[in-house]
Amino acid sequence: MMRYSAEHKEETHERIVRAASRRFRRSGASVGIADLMKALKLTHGGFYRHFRSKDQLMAEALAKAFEESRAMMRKAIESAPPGQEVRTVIGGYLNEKHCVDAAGGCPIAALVSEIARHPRAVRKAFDQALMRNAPPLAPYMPGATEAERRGNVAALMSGMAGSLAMARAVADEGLRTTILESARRMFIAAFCST
Amino acid sequence: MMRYSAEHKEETHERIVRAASRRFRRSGASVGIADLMKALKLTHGGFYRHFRSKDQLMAEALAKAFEESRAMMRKAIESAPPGQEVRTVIGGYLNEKHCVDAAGGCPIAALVSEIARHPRAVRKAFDQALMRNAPPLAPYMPGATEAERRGNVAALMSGMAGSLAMARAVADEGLRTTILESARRMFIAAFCST
DNA sequence: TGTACATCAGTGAACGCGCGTTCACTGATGTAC
DNA sequence: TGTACATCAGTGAACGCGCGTTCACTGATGTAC
Repeated sequence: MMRYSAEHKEETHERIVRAASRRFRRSGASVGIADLMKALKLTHGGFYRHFRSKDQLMAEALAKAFEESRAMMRKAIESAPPGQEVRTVIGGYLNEKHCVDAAGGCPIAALVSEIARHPRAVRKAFDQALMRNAPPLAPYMPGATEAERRGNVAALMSGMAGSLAMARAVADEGLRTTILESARRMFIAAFCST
Repeated sequence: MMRYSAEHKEETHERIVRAASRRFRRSGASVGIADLMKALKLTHGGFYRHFRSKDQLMAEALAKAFEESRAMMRKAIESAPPGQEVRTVIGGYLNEKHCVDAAGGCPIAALVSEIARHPRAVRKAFDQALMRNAPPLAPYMPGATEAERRGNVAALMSGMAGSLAMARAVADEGLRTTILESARRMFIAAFCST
């Protein structure tokens, strides 16, 4: 049997969460624990040394995915030419690449419609995502008050997620493109003062 | 055993589709066939006299749900004061009542993010929904060309669905309201020339 | 008009499968003495 | 320094359950004659 260093457990925990985070976004809650563990060269029995239940893993995996997602948004904002912050965020979200890569993309787009049927502990990750994504983006949004600007962030994020998810849902390639382009145009018109 | 009239089979088929249409929207694809049939006072074995598979039922149930949904949109348009058509559709969609009633509401909001993982035959219902919802609403949308107006319908529908699904996903009541209100305000600003 | 028969919607047991979770076990580790 | 022991990440078999689907059967029907 292999040797376990002091940080070994922590590392394994992290590896499980990271893999789960991608798999949940790709396949939804139907991801199997045995499959997941096998992909990490582990057996399913050991899973419960790390998590109380599948739901706990899902909560942690979502939190991790939202962190990543937020980091990407921050990077987009920082890399944007001054005055083009919101436009850059929209362009970075509503595009073919993000559309194809559900596993590495926004957890909202990947899971919105099914998350409502999960326990509160899992759903709270979505509340937190909205609360934490608001501060970095709000300063660049239109709106007279901070509350209004944060509301606009919520409308933008949930709306874009819906359009991206819809683009992934349709069977026709042309329709997919139309949705992405139309949504991109609409959100830019709505939130980017020329 | 009960008597079967000539139209009896057709009626049963219809009842199954109707019940499934509500259940899929409430609970997603995890709806069980035995449960569904039991709710209709039938046994699960008989299911396969009506459908080749669960996926076929899902396709039919989605088509039915989209029909209903489209009828509601048509009614909203007809009942609207002239010039207020789009505003009325938005208000009829993004509200607390629709948020609570997933089973009787828009199939896109109920299923967007998970439908991408279903077979093509099921996903086609989403393509059709967009194609068929465009004509009645497009005349009232902004846009220089018909293609542009239809693109705007796609952006509106997918965006609103995302916001409604997000409102259902979050655990906090106040956040739910914020999302609905902000999204409503945004879509009205984007598509309703005062 | 009456009788034998094919049809077929619906029944309920059974099958095969995958899943989340549990549990007795293994064996390398750090620690107590 | 050396030895006995508790710990605990990981193993792999097992459990219980629910699910989609199949199948032999039932019995009221319409039809053939």
